[in-house]
Amino acid sequence: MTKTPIDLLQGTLDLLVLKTLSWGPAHGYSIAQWIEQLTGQVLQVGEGSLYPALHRLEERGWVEGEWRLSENNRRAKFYRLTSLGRSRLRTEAVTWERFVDAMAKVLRASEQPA
Amino acid sequence: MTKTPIDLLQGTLDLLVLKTLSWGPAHGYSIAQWIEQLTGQVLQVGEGSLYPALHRLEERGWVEGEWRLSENNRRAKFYRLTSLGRSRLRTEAVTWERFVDAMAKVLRASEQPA
DNA sequence: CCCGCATACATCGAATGTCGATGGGAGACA
DNA sequence: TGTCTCCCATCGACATTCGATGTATGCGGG
Repeated sequence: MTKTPIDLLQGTLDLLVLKTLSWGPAHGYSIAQWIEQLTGQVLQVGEGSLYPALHRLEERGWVEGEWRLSENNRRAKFYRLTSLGRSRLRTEAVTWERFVDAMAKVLRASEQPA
Repeated sequence: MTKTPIDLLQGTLDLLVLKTLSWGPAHGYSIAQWIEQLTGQVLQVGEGSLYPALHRLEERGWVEGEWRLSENNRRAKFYRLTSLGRSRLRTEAVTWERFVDAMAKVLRASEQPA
């Protein structure tokens, strides 16, 4: 039995995809699989979310796509991180950390502030 | 000098508000202030986000509003957590933790999975 | 040889929730 | 009286995710 999945929070998919691509080029289908596998199916990446995300990352110059053949001999679009994308990944990761910290400050507080 | 604020991720405001109200009843304006103060202005709660959130929480039975006078002698709607809201807060907090954990698994991974 | 399955990309409409702008009203204080 | 802060509220724009749906092709079993 797998744990119940959680809906993605808006804005986190880009970070997930950029991070995944930092390990090397990959096509959409495998990106989704890696994320689901790594999180024990807690995060699931629907195709209706993933492909728009990939296109938007490409449009912004953070990734570049190239048609190749997949490991299974199927036509697939491999994406790789650009240097712009690498820097974007860094800032998005930092922002995420800051956000998590800020949330924690509220969630761990036991009393209302003065 | 204050740190640059971060936009809220969609869905996190409800949790923030529920948690804030778990310290006791409060009106909208003060809820926003507490959150901003606790996070050192990292999270800022715009009124265009807060009031819709409050209304939606009330509609779902998680909070109840009552008109009273504020500490400054002004007309204000004080919200308090219902028992339904308290249980909702618990599940939302757990979900948030699970989400953060899942994100961390991807962000801390150094290599692609097998 | 054909059928079904997994792979792989893509698009669409619906739903949701945040943001910035805007507007009002009423107490406090000079 | 005028202005400040408090306090509520609504609006349209915007971005993103989701589920459904559609297409195509390689692979392996019967």
